[in-house]
Amino acid sequence: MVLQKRLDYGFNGYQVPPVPRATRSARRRGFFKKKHEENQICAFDLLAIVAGKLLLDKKIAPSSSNTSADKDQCAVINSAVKNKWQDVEKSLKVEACDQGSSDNNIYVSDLSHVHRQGCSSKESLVTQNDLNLGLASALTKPDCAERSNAERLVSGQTKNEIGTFASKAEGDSSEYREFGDCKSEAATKRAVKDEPHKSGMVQSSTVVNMCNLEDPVVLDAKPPALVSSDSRAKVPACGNHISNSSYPTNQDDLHVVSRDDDENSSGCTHPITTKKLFRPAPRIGDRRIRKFLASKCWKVAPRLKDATVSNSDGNFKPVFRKRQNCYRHQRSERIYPFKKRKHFAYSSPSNSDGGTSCEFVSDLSLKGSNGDASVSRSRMHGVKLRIKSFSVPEFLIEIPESSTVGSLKRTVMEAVTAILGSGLHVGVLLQGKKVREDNKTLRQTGISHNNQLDALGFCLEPNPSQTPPSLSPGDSPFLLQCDTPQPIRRYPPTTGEVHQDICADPEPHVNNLGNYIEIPAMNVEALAVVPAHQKSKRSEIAQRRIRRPFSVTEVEALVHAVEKLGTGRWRDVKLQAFDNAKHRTYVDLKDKWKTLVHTARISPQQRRGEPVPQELLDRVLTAHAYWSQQQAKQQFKHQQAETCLLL
DNA sequence: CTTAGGG
DNA sequence: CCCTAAG
Repeated sequence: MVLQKRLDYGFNGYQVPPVPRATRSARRRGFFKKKHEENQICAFDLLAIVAGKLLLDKKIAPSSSNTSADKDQCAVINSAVKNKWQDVEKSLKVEACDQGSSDNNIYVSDLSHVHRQGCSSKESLVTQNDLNLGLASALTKPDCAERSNAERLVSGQTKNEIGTFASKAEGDSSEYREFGDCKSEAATKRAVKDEPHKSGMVQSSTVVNMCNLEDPVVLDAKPPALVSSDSRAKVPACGNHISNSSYPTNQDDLHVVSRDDDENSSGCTHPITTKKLFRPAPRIGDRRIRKFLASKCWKVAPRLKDATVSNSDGNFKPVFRKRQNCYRHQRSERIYPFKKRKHFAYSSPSNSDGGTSCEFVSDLSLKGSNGDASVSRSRMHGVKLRIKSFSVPEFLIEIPESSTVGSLKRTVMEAVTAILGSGLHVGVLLQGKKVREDNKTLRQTGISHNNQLDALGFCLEPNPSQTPPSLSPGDSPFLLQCDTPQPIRRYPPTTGEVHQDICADPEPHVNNLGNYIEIPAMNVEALAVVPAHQKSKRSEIAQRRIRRPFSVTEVEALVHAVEKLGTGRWRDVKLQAFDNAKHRTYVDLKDKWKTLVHTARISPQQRRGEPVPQELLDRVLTAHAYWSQQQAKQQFKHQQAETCLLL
């Protein structure tokens, strides 16, 4: 029981995913059960926990950092483990490393060559941070009290740290997770190789475990700042090699070798030894993430509990993933125009942490008027707001060095436009508190010319109810216009929907413009509603992939493959003709075929984009007709068989 | 996961 | 290109 409970935690702060929600389709196929099994912790993880404790102990008492002591300790642990869990993989054990003087030279080794999770033969233990170690340690302690201690550790005062950590995983190293762990591992290994003696190297992921890395890689437990962006940019993803070998030469195969950015920056340095153990899963990782992020769950800030949720979607469990092959890591979406930073936690109801998505700095000059023309109300004051600029929420872009400056500009522009065009709205803050009552007047709220205006702020935040507008510049009224010194729009002060437009210039009625009272400029400091370092902790949401029109070459490859394989085998088409084009999924190919058929049917004048040679379009129609016929035949046969059975 | 089809 | 239902 206790054991079971302990197993709820991974050794490094990651949690073992809970039983996944049984979705309809999952249940249908018993997938749900499988998933659950998949999530079960294994002996390896146990040992990792144990080893985590070792590391912790060594951290606490560095003097004991040498190998003989380690070995003793390991021996004790191993025998204990053996005692307790005789049935589980005995071949696993904790080992002390002979080299290395730091406190990291303990790892879990797996004497059997193939680990259940596809782990490599020797897994180094990457310690994320002291907190994780603490957790692991506490969890390793034998009694329940200690365990709940650990849980308190998680939910209590260190929650924030965990949250930080979790979101860091979501944020900083999201690419890694998103595109698979191989990449991060490659990064890790490489970084360590390059500078083996430097400590505090890498760590974006948890355990070096997905690729077959032969050497134990020992990592430090320091925060991940040191290498991060560099290595991320440079380090190739694994796995280009899997592809070709799987389809033994078909001389007329037409492989599209994409020359896209991601290819240039990839190319694995580590040979993959496990080839095609499973069917490639082109979209699982990021797909899941995106699904998760795009789902309704995203409004919750990534605290520990939510990390659990993430787990169920496969994001946080590098150790536990079973069907891992590097295929997915070379997948298509390794380069987004920008990484999912568009939305941050959707405004939680609390004022203190109102989900403000964006830092806002403005210089507000407020002017009031003493004039009064309103009949039903008392005097009316105008408040003039001048907003110098908005900060765009943080986002990441990744672009190869070989790109042009122009394309960099375009990429950034695209990202910015997408952010602004995606349904943001504006929040108003006064004294750091969110003003939610849209119907209150400014004066009622306390925003007036003669009131304390030292802390009026605005923030951009996601507006879920709003459908993303198009990306045309006109749709981003705030950014594009707010820099204009002159007020852009006018709203009667009573309109209420202040948040609809930052540039609201609720000037009083024209006949009131008598005496403006200058109000001192706002304290800029107070207007920075959200400290910059907080925004990166926000959960992210999926971003639409960049549009990548098919080239004629690609179309030709597609046509060719479909001619051969038919219209119902997109996975095969992908494998055969687009295996190297990582950004093309089989769904993409299917969609492209769909549009090709459509294109072929419409008149040339109505076609857009790079013209597809008519010859190809003809072939499209031919192939489409042929395979449709085939399908119809098949169906007919099936139906006949069924009716025969019935009769 | 893959396929099919609507959006 | 996305999403989802359905194999």
